[in-house]
Amino acid sequence: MRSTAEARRVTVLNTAVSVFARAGFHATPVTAVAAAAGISEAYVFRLFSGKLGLFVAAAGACFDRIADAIEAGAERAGGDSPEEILDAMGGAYAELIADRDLLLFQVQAQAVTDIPEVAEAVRAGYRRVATFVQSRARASDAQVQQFFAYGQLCHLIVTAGLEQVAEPWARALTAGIRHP
Amino acid sequence: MRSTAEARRVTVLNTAVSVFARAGFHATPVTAVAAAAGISEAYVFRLFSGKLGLFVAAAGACFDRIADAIEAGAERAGGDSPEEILDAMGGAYAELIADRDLLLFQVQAQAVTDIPEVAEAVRAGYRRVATFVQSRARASDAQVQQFFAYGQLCHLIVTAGLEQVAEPWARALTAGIRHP
DNA sequence: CAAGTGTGTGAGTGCACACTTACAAACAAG
DNA sequence: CTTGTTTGTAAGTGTGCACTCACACACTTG
Repeated sequence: MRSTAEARRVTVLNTAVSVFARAGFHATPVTAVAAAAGISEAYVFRLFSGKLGLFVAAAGACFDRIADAIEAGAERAGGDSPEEILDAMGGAYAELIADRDLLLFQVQAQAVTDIPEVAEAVRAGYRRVATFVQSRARASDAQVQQFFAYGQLCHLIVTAGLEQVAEPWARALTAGIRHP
Repeated sequence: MRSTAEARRVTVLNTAVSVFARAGFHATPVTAVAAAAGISEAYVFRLFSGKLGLFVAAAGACFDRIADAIEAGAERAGGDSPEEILDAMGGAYAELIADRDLLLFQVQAQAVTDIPEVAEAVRAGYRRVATFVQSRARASDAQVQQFFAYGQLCHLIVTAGLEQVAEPWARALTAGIRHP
């Protein structure tokens, strides 16, 4: 017995987030996740109920990490005004997604929301994050909306590689966005 | 000779936008596009250089339609202040994406930007739209950025089905967003 | 009408991949 | 040491799909 199944599940899930992030659900074979996690494909199918079950569980892990980072970021806020707390949360998020895997996984998950289980996982993830942001920062609806709107803009900037584009329109879209 | 190849290409492209919008590039077989367009799979492969060529051409058609709609919307603006023109453009966009195909196709395209040809097509699309918005509305960088940030928020609202969610966090994210 | 050109398809081919099954080794308990 | 349980895998199986090719029909031109 090299490892417990529960510990394997955790490592496989974190691996799955990174691997699915690159090419998405349909273009990523389960063998790719298995190889990256260092186990056989067959064992992945024993640990999770099919490829979809693996992806949905990975989505849960992804949003867990995001929620944790934002919660931790809020603790480090300079003051307790909504603006300061939102700013601290935004900074923590920017720092977290520097490696791009969590951001790209969200994009991939949004792209397969025609699968009901995935749609529900995405809603659950944003439910957790948005309710926390709203209650913790004591921010108005408009502030919360703005927070997520600019978060989504980050997705476009990263997927389209706009940081690498020197043209004025691209500079306008990326201006002031924290570090991606 | 039932039709010219050029006319076929146009109808196939519009069909492709709708069909790819639902399940994305990798989950959509070329047969599905062919069937929806009423021609054989083999002929699709003669009209376009492979599935990727079809998808990239469809992306071009998608952004063309968006750019045209925004241009037409700008003409109907109430005044010529940046705010009024941006508002008219936003309204035209909201109207255009009421059927969801153009919006969902954009999400699907962003999800496969790991394919360089797709990434370039997405950049080209946003280049056209963003430069037009900036120059036509004479808007500041910050206004242009805000315009696209809330546009991206629309993508999240639609893919996650947030209009159907009655909870406060979802109401905050969807507040004031035009009609999706 | 013969030859050429453009439009269109049916019937494959080969491969990638989701998922299964049969089997083996590590460890635990009596 | 035997029996049982959990961790792990190698080797399939079946299917779906990208792409091809040989062929047929429509229409034009001389």
